[in-house]
Amino acid sequence: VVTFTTLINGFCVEGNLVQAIRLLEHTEKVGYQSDIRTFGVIINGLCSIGDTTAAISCLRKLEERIWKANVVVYSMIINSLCKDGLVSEALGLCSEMTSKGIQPNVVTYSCLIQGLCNSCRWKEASALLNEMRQRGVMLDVTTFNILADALSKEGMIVGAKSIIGFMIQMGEKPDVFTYNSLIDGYCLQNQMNEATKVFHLMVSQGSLPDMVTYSSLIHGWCKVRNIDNAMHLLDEMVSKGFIPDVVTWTTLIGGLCQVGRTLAAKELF
RNA sequence: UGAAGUUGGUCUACC
Repeated sequence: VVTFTTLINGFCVEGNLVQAIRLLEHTEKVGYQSDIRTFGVIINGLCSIGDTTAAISCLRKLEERIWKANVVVYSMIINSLCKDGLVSEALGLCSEMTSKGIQPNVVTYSCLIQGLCNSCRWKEASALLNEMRQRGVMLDVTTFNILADALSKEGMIVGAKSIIGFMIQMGEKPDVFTYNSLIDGYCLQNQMNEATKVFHLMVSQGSLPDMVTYSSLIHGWCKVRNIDNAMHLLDEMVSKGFIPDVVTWTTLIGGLCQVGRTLAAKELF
């Protein structure tokens, strides 16, 4: 079953659900009993190709057929609904699982909180944070990162920073996601000096900047029409061994065009 | 030995 599940997951990762399901049927035909994890990879595959409806019917079949769904499959679907903007449906599924005796965990809550933040349903998001606390579900790095990112995107950098302070108090170390969200938040506000400070801070704290860090900063500098600093960062990332990707290039080419340096843009192209 | 959550650009469509 483990071998088959691994193979089925391979097809799912490729987005080849037809092969994945064919292999699931084959698995059962040759006498192996697929289990909850096997269904998990199929449900996850359906979610990642954007077919949440099919994922839900898969969950229903699973509930009829086998023992019991678990928190992982519910969380996958809850996440997918949130990504589709169907946050109320996701909350409904969360109540449903709870009433079936399946307790939401930190992943479930994190998906819902992110969905609520993305829909600007702040009050409900903070209600869920309270619920987590009451039920003794600890926030982890990802939950903190979701909050810091949501606040940064809303321009509430002060709030994002206090979340980061709180996560440190709680013994979670900010990581490259945390710093990248904060940097992007400053870039959105055109506060490039502050963004640069965070860049230096992350280095001093031992988080290595990655492609996203550089691309965000390059985008920020282009936005304030300081192409020289953007180009400087391009050189720096290349010297650190990063290969700029299509995001980096489109950002820079767009930036050069905006300031009228179309020849230089063409050269980069 | 197998399944779930967090960060960057552009363009297009709709409102």
